[in-house]
Amino acid sequence: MTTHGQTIRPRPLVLDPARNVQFCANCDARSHSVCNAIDDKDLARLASSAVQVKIEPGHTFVDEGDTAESFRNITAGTAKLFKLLPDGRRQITGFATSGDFLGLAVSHAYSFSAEAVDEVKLCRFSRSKLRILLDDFPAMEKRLLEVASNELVAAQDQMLLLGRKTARERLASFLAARAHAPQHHCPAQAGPRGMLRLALPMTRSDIADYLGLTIETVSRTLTKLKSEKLIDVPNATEIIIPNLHALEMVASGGN
Amino acid sequence: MTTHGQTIRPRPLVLDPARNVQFCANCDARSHSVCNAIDDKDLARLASSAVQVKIEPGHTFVDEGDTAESFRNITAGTAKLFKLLPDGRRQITGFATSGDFLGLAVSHAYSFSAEAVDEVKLCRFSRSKLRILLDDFPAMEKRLLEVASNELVAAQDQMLLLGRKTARERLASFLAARAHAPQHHCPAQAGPRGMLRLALPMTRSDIADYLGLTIETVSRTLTKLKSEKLIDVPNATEIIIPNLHALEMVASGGN
DNA sequence: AAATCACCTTGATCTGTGTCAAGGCCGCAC
DNA sequence: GTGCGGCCTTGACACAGATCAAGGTGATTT
Repeated sequence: MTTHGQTIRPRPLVLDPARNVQFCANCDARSHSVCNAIDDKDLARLASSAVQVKIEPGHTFVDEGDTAESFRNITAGTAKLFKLLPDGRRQITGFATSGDFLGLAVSHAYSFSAEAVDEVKLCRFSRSKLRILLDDFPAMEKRLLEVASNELVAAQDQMLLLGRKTARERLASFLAARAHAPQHHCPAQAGPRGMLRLALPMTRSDIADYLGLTIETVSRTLTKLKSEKLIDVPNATEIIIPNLHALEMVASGGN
Repeated sequence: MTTHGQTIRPRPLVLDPARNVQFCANCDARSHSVCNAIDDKDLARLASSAVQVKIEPGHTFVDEGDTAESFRNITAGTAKLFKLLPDGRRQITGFATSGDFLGLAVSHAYSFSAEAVDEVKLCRFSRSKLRILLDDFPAMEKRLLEVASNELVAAQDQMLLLGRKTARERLASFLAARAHAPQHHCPAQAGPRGMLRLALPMTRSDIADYLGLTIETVSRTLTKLKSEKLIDVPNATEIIIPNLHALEMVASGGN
């Protein structure tokens, strides 16, 4: 559907264990990721199992079909997860951000590819080290089940969107869902109260492939929503939502 | 999208504990469900936590939005899981059969509704009893994570289907996927070798709502596939696949 | 500041699938 | 057997969104 970034294997940053512990202790993602299942006192165990990696925008760091030797936990940035058809049609199944865990598949091959949207930082765990970690910290396995369950609920919502919603409803749903995750709000949160400013780090093409539409339809629909004052589009990577409730009405087909 | 079965709360069959153990021991679903994480010697524990229930075709036994007090494990029959939009548009997110576990959501409200397609038998566990069971048998929690991971993979495949495949590819994908589950094959497996006979207990309307299409498009597309000898349709509830490989080529867009 | 490039927007037209409508098939009730 | 009701098929037409095409915009390079 689009130009895809080339596959380049990122080199891990080599860090000494002591710094690793600091890294985990100060990790922005820890509070809302599976890692919060591990106590401060056991942080060294966690830290020594992980390798920190930085991925440049546009680089693919997981390839569908490859043997799944590693699991990843995103600590910064946004990645897109996608599947391709042989002729190049692409479906983005989700955007992963800080705290998201990749590679849940039990199967030994990745069922999706992943590419960095902006600069992504992540922790990589080998299959064997994660296995040991999970056996030693059952709370972490419980957290993983929670995470998987929540993703399943999100996946069902997305199926409803892809199977039954109009382009207008899809865009409204997408923006409303982003509005509910404070992570996606713009840092400079000024402006009148009740007004939300969203960051959209991905391109129109990514949004289209996530919503099962074309770039043109995404663009036209955003223009239309803007003309109806349901959103404002100060520039291509930001969206202002003056009234989230009104947008949510559109998202669920109620008008 | 269609007439939906009315909601009637099924009455549990009251069975004495001893019979319950027999029920679990002889359960067709046990071998391929989460229950196989529990040894024969602990079967009494499992059996006493479950209530067996029978649901008549067309009856809704889970309602989206209801507080999730129970979990269910299907032991016979086929159920459809679906989500509705306020105006009645419906997306079926999956068909659950023997061995499938419903209610994985961690949240306290069901994120989908469930309705029996044909006569469904299931075991119902209360939230609290399942919690205790999971705490006592960690292997069962591991199995649940496996199950959830596999469902996540299936959900991603379905997103690709709904977002990017043509009607023809959707039908081919649906039939090919069914062909891979021996559960869905017709009992009377006669006929030339390499020929698969599939049971389709659900209506065209269900298939349409599962594939994000209309009844008419499903019907027309099946007729077309039949005219191309990719399938045969002896009657509305059976499909014969003479050459699964050819159908799979169509399913992935490789025509 | 001009050129380049990637991305985005807008317009014109096309088409796959939806919608509307009519009739066929088949099992069930009487 | 006849009538009825639910489901399925087929045809004619409509339309939302895709495709094709032509600029526009803004960041980066030189």
